[in-house]
Amino acid sequence: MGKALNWREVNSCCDALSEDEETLTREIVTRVADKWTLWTMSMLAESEGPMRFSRVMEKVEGISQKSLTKTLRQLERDGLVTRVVFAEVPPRVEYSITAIGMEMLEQVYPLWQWTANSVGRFQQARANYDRRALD
Amino acid sequence: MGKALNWREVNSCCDALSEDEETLTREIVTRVADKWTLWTMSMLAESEGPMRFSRVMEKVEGISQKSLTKTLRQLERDGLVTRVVFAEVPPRVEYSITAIGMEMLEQVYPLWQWTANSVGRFQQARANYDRRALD
DNA sequence: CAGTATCCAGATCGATACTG
DNA sequence: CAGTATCGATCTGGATACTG
Repeated sequence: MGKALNWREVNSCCDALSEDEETLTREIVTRVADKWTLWTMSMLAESEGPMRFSRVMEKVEGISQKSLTKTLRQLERDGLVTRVVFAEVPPRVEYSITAIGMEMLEQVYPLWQWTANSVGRFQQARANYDRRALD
Repeated sequence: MGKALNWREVNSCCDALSEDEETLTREIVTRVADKWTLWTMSMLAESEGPMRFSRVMEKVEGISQKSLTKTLRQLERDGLVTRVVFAEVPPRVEYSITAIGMEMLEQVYPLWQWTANSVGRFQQARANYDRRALD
């Protein structure tokens, strides 16, 4: 059944958390699967410096203004990006990824890598499943 | 800005994927954030042997029959769990985690670990943000 | 026992229009 | 430029009732 993984060990690290903390942990992990969050973070991560709202919007193709605003506000609230407003006309707002944001990307990277590398196996599994459904 | 991470490298592993493959990859990663999927997998992972539907339902506290069925069917389709039906009365159906399912849990584990360990920093970030909002 | 079928409430997200 | 406000389509998930 594959390499042994002591799942109790995994749970034990979470058992130490209060209910609030567990909720927050789940919330953060959930962001990983959000349609836009990781993409937005990665655009900020690969940028040389801060990015304006409109540039992020260009880079994250297909995102609506509303969704980008929401995504960036969540990231800011959780300390994963910074938002700096300049008192100019027209307004300028600059976004940057934070150290903890980079850390988080590093954690997520292996999962994406593994999943992308395993995509053939998943396709195969689905093909088998769907074929069997024709019984 | 934290330890350097070459995010282009991350993207490069995905650029090699077709659109279909990328969609599937995203779909699988999305499961990680699903309310019940990881919990269900971990219950099967820590079980000594196969589990019946009703036992899984007991272990995954709070899940509805409908959601458990859906979760298990998705997992089965993607080859992450197996489902064996016994032709008995009353019916017996046994679920087990697969090797690839265990592999996936191993990938997800570091992310949860890191997030749980970082929960204090996230709480702090939110407290700062919410306080600042009282300007 | 292990589901399926149906209904319904809440969240999500895009499109569109408007604003300091 | 960088948003906010509003509407409507879609998705999700729980509760409930029913079945081979």
